[in-house]
Amino acid sequence: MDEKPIPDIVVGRLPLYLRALRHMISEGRQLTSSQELAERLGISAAQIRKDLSHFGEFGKQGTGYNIDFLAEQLERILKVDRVWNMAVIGAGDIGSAVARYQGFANRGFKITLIFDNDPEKIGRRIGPFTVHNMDQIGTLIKAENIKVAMIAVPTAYAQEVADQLVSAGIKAILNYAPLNINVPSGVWVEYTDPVTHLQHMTYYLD
Amino acid sequence: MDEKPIPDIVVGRLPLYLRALRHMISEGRQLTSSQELAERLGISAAQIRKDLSHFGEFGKQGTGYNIDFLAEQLERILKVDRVWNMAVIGAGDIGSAVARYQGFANRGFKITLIFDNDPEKIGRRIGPFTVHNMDQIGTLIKAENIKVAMIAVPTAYAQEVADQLVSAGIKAILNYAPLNINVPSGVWVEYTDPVTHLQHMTYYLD
DNA sequence: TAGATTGTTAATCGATTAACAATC
DNA sequence: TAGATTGTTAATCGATTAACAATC
Repeated sequence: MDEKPIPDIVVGRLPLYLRALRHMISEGRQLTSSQELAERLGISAAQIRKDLSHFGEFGKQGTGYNIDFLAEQLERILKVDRVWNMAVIGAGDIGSAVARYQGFANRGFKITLIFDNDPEKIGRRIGPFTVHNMDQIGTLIKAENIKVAMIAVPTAYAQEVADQLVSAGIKAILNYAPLNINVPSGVWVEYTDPVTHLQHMTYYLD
Repeated sequence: MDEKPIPDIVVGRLPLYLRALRHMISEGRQLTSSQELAERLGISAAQIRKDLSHFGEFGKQGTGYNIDFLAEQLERILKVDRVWNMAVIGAGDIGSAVARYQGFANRGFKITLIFDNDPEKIGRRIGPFTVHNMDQIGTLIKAENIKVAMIAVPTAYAQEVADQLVSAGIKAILNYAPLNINVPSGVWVEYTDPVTHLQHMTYYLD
């Protein structure tokens, strides 16, 4: 009776499929195929069909996929058929850029809180947000029932901030600090570090 | 006689190993083991040993790895035992944050050029850099023999900027625009898009 | 209808893990 | 020496691909 969980590597590709589909929608397209998606994404058509088959049957033989419909299904599966409010911890260069980033809109996320511990920054505005004191993390995140946060503080403070976020009920953390952090099970962490990407590529350069 | 290429997935983990080792160095540590690295990174010790074994024998039985030595070896393998000058295209929020980011130093990278096409921005300073006109991309990148670039322009312009970078001789691109771009073989592209990470995590939330 | 494309199965391919001799 | 840990082999596990019946 055990339902096999979907492989995480499959889940990780769904946002890429969704991103490509949204782009097609912006081009006014209505139909696509596993073949076309595969070419755009640089992966195989068979893999796309296999990945999607874990979740249902979304296409029509001979025709392909209705782009709007498939995008809606992926949004539902990824739970971005709603808006997740987010907190940003750290109002330095990265935190500020994140807070002003227009790319979250219509993709399921919205920043609603930003924190720093620098008295110079607390109370200042960044875009539409007022920077809150970090000692308010627990109170405000709980009050607004926020589940998703981004860490944009100096490396040395990332673990301690992560601990506070977990205490405040955060369940998903995107960590911009170039450091692995430990969190209890049931809390998810992803990392974004430009240098690891760059070092991956330089391996292949002369 | 054909040497088997190292699996790309292995290459992609080396920067994570290096990052953990550098962190240990900053803690004043001298020795580590595959076991300890594995715990910090959340992967298996066997995998770390197997990955490293593609490149040589860096440890000592019974003792483990000399952290400085292993870090040096990984830096050599990843070709970050030198400094790669980089160009940033786009001086908006992301480009500006990237240009001010302190995290490239001592990890093998240094920004030396930043471009935008907004007359308001051209000639202005961002941190230590003067924003150049995008019509100078080819000239300046060739003149400085730059091989690595970051794209931080609006999605709609990312492909066109990528084409210009390729013409200018760029071989590695880190793309901040949430869009797949096409480049000829011999040019490497990696992507960084916070939303794909966030959507990956929300799959697992309620 | 003929052509196209899906969803799925089975085969292949590759990555991870377990185990241990070697040895520091 | 005894204990610890590597590097490597073989086994396991899982992911990708090829192929095709089903069918729009």
